[in-house]
Amino acid sequence: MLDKDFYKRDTEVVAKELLGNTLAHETGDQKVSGRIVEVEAYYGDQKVKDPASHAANGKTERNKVMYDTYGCAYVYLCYGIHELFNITTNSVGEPGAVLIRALEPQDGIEIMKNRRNTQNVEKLTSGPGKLTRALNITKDYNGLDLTKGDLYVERYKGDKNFNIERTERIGVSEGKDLKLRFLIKGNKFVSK
DNA sequence: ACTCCGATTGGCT
DNA sequence: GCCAATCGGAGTA
Repeated sequence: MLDKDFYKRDTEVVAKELLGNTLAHETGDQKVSGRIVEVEAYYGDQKVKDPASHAANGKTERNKVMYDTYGCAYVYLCYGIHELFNITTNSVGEPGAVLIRALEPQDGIEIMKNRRNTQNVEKLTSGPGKLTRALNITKDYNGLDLTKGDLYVERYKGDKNFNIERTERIGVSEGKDLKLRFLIKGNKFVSK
């Protein structure tokens, strides 16, 4: 399991180093997990200004976990339908989080197929809203410490040789794009 | 209190 | 490619 200090660093560094490691969720005797293959870094309104971040305009009830914690879950509802999962970064007072955008399924693939209601393994966790559903991560996990509970990141036990591709963050107004999306080049399980 | 709209997804034309 | 779904956060009054 990655330790607390891993997350207490610059958001972009944490984002890139999360790639290749495994996100796991254990419920009872079931373990469901996947290798992290796509992430996105979000800062805030402190040292690095990030207009696309939820923390772009100060601390609020929703984004406070980005300011107050590191190594914890930040889960919120998007489009009224999907729960998106982030891992908080940086020191206390310095907002930051890494959005987990896609996983390569590892353990509990049959469970994931049931939860996602599809047999297509390539589409099980190939998106931020899909993977929360597959791993059963809900808003109830918001603020929970990822180094203490049943939801955590562990070091990947396989091949660590891969190339990281950096792509433009979409959906952000012209010229304000921080371009902080990272993914494992050539991986079949990245989002669309 | 009221409006606008988003770190998305899946289904349909 | 287009678009509806569905809700609550944040800004405005």
